[in-house]
Amino acid sequence: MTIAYNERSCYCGEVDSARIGQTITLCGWVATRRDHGGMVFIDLRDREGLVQLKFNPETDPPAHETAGRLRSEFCIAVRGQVAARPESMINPRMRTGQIEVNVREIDILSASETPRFLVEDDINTSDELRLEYRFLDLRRPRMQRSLITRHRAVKIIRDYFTDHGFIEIETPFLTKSTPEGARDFLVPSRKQAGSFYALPQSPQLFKQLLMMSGFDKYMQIVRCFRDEDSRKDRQPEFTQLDVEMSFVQMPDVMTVAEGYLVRVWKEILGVTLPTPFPRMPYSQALAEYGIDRPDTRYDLRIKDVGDIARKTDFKVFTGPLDKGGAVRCIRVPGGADISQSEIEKADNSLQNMLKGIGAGGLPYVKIELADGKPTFKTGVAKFFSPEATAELCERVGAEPGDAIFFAADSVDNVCKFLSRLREEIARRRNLIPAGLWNFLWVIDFPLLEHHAEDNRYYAVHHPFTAPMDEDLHLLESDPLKARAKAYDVVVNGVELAGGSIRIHRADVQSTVFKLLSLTQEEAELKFGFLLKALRHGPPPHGGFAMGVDRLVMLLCGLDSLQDTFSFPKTAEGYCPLTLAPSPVDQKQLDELWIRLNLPAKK
RNA sequence: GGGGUCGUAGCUCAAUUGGUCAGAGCGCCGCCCUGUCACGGCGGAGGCUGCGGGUUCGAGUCCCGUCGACCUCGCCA
Repeated sequence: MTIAYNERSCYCGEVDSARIGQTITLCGWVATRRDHGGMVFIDLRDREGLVQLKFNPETDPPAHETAGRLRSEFCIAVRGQVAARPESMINPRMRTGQIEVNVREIDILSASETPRFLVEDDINTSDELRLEYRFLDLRRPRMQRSLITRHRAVKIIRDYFTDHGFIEIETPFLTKSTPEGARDFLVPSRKQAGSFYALPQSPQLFKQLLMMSGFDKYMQIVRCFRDEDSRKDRQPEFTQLDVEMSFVQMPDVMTVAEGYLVRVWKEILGVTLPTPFPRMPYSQALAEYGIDRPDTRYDLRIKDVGDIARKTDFKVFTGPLDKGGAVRCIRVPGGADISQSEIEKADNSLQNMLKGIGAGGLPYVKIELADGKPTFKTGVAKFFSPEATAELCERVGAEPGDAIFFAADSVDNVCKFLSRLREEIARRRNLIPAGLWNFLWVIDFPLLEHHAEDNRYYAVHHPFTAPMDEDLHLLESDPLKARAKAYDVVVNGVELAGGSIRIHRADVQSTVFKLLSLTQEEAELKFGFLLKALRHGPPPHGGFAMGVDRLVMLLCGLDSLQDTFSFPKTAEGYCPLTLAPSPVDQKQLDELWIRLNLPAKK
């Protein structure tokens, strides 16, 4: 008996009551079997879902006999009739739970070894094993949904940008080291002995060149490579939506980006995002949230209380202030019920978490009502005079029953500690409302930042980001005050996209290079081709890049970026499935003029 | 590169202070079972405790090294 599996009627997850009485052909994998000796039930899975197959020994003995040999993940084809389940047998937890398929014929298309883990959602197994058996991992409904959603989001990108007059143009993977900060992946050249290509960290310079080529509106869905350590939200190769436009100012680019996000949230989640997205200056983000990608779904905003702390005799406060640091705090409404254990004693206490990122400790007070007035109790309460107490309560809006947590250190560290604390407290106290999509633009970034280690300026965004026109004069007088024409899309505390208007004037570009301690010669060597193009009638231009992997992570509510990739790598950049990277033949090395110089084994 | 946690059956984990500690659940195999959907019942197989050294009468347990995973800092937009 051979079933024409190429004449499949529909996907398993699509069988519904409308097909009752029809004879259908299905293909899929055995998810579970329930063998009663007589009746056998099989849940058959494909990419669209599950359907229950029924094998009856009285009506179809050969099919029933075959069903007895089925095991998990066997690939089978069946023909049978769709039937309504008896009232009491309906499974409301199953999309196809109203019906079942009475199987008349079955073919085992292929057998399976016993899978190393159950192919179902919410499995508890190691990432490494999942990656080693990725083909099984990807059979899980959640992973199928993730990759299918990814496809849809990318399709919407192409539709949207095509609708808006953009042209998709590919740029090279074998290219020259780009100016972004990350380490390059290198590819040795066989024909140019001793020379190397770099895989692109982004097509940044190529898309600018395409503007100079007159393409006006460019987009590309492109793989980018950065040889840095992985994280939960970072892979060595990842995908960006890359966009660049000519003859535009910031609002034009931002409108285009918003338009896409509105469309994808509408089409995939059915959510209408209000536009324009709110704008928040970088300085405000840092002051109130301590981070340039603020999560505005919950309050817990940071308040500067340096002036009040100055009046105390608390060295933990006054010490950093004397050194030009800051004392800031967040008020946790109702936070007086947080136990001392959770604040400073337990292994996973807030204090230990902060010490883990370099904090000295976690000063705090709890507020009670005493003599009709809010009074500080516990923690560092004793350092506050009644006047300072009143002033602080006024400043942060504290009421009895609240807690206040402080950070006192350099400004950078205070921001780091309190932003992390904000996040942690919000999570622990369930202050993050579900179903909220807080999109916002962070704008008014500084153009440059200064690094003390080597006493020089670095570009906050990249060296081709244009300064605000009204800040141009600051490049000479006070470079750190100059703001950039740069903008980031932040969603619920996740940086989703970022971009800028680029420099299109050769003289401004020279000034910026000078500030970045790049000599004319170095600049020519590193990106002479861009400078050359800038001398041939460059249009004003700007654009943005969006992380497609992060986009899918948000759309699917995943907490790991890995789950948006078909075949991701471990934190060490290793692929347990293919065993890449791996050593190569001596012959291959010889052709590339490469001699290994490995560290001696101890 | 630094710090931390972990590595025991196919999977997830347990095993006082170093001393019958080679265990459980699930999975797997066999038999039984006609309505299950976490099916049920009975029985069974399955382990170089990541790897290599060391301490000890004795090591899953302690020490050193190594490999790998995860978290975290650095790095990374």
